[in-house]
Amino acid sequence: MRIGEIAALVGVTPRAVRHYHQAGLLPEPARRANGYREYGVRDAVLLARIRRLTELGLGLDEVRGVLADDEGRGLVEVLEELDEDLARQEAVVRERRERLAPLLTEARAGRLPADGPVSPELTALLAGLGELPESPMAAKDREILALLDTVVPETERAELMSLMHGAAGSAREVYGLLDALADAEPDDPRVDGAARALAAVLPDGLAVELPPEGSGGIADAFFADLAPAQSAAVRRAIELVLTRRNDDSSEAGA
Amino acid sequence: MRIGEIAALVGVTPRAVRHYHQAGLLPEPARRANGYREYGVRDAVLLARIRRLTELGLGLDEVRGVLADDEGRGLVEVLEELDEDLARQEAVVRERRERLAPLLTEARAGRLPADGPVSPELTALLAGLGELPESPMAAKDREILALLDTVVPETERAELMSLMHGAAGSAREVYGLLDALADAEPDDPRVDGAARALAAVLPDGLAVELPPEGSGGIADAFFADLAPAQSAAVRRAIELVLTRRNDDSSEAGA
DNA sequence: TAGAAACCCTGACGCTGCGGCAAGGTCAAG
DNA sequence: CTTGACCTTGCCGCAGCGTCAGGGTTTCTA
Repeated sequence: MRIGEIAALVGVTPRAVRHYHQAGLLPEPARRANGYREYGVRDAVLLARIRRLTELGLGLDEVRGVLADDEGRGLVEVLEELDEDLARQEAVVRERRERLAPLLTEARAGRLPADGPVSPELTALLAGLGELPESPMAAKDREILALLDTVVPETERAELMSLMHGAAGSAREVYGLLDALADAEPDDPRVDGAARALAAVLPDGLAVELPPEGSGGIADAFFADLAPAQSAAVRRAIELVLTRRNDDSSEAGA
Repeated sequence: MRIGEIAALVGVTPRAVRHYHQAGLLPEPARRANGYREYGVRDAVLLARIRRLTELGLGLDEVRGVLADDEGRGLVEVLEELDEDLARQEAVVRERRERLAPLLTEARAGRLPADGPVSPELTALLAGLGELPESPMAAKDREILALLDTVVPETERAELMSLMHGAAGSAREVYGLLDALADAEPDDPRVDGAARALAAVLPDGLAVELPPEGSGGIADAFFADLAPAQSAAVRRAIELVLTRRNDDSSEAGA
C-alpha cells in the first residue's frame, strides 16, 4: 500500500500519517525504489490502533506511551486520567452553556446590557434601574457595576447585588446631583449635599467593598476617573457611611 | 494602576493583558516616565468585558468583533454561533466518555484486548473466542479484526460482528490448519483441506467484505502478509465461498 | 545605605495536531 | 506527449497565552 491507500483505509489523512512517523508513533516503513513509502498490514493495524486512541482524546505522547508499554499496566492509569480530563472538559463546556443560555434569550429580545454579557444578578439589578435619562454618571456607574460583576467572586455576588437593590430607587436623584458636579471645583458648596444623598443610599455593608483610599493603586485610579468635585463627594460619602457604622456599632455595644 | 494590579483586579495574568494589547483588543494605555504602562478605570472595565467574553469561550478575534460593533446586532449571531459550537463540543466529549466507560471497566478488570481499546461488539466477539492456545494465526486474526473494527463504518459493525460469531466455534481448528502451513510450499497438499475448512466456517455474507484480489493495494498487502501456502489457502477458500454462493442463488432462482 | 525581593520592559520560542503550500519527482491513462 | 493523480521533503501557520532571557525600577528590609 502507498500512503494514500493506508490513510484512506484507516480513515486519516496522509499528512497525519507522516506526522505520526515524525512523532515516533508509527515506524517508517520500507521505501520502494522510487522513494514511496510501502505499507503492510502491520502498519495498518498499528495506525488503526493509533486512530482509536487519538479519537478517545489522548494526546500523541500519551498514545506513544500506551503503545510503548507492552501489555498496559499504564493503560489503566492513562484511561482514568483521560476520563477525569474529559469530565473536566464537560463541566467547563456545560458551565459555559449555562451562562450563555440566559444571555442568549436576553440578546434575542434585544435587551443587552451594552457593557457586554454580565451575570444574571447584575442583569436583574440593571433592569431594576430601568431607563434612566441621559446621565454620564449613570453610564459610568453601570460600567463600574459590570467591572464589579466580574471582579467579585461568585460567592459574594448575590449578596452584593442584593445590597445594591436597596439603593436602586434613589439612583436617579443621586446621579443627578453628581452629574451637576462634573465641572465644579472640589470646594463647591453642592458637594456636601451630594455626599449626604449618596451616603443615605449607600448600604452600610457596601462601604467596606469600596476601595480603601490611599496607596491601593486601584483606589487612586477610581477617584482619578471622576471629576474633582465628584471625587470629593464620593470620598465624603464614604466617610459618612463609615462614621455612621461606627456610631451604630458603639450604640449596639452600649 | 500598573499592569500587575489591573491584571490581578480583573483576574488575568499580566502576560494576557499584554497579549490583548498586541491583539488589538485593549488599547495601549499611556506610559509613566519609567516606561511602565499606567492603567485607569476605563481599561479595567474593558479588560473585564474581554474576560467575560473569553470565558464564555469566544475566540479573541470574535471578541474583537463584538467590541467593535457598537450596540451589537452582531452579538446575537456570535452568541448563537458560540452556542452551536459549544453544543458540538459537548457532544464530542460525551461521546468520548461513552466510548471510554466500557473500556475503563474492562481495563480495570485486567481484560484488555491487547490490541488496544476496541468497540464493545468486538470485545464481545473476542471474549467468545476465549483463550486460544498459542497460535500465530490467531494473533494475526485478532489484529485483522481490530483493524476491521475501526475500518468498517459503525452502521455495519454490529452486522459484521454477528456474522463472525457463527464462525467462532470452529476458530481453533482453522487456526491450527493454517498455522501448519506457515512453512509449507503453496502446492502443499494440506492447502486444500485448510481451504475447505476455512470456507466451511466463512459465512456467505462475509466473503464480499474480504479484499477483492488483484490491484487493490490493500488486498495485495493482505495476502503478502501471510505465508505463501496460507495465502493460497485463503484465496482458495474465498473462491469456494463465492462459488457456493453462486450455486445457492442459481438454485434459488431455478 | 546597601542588597534583595518584587515589579516592570521587550522580544522570542514553545506547545498541539495537524492543514496547507511550494517545488519538485513518478506513474498510469488518454 | 500530456494530463492528472499520486508521491517526496520542508517549512509556515493556528490559539492563547506560558515561559524564559536579559535588562531596568521601585520598594521593603537588614
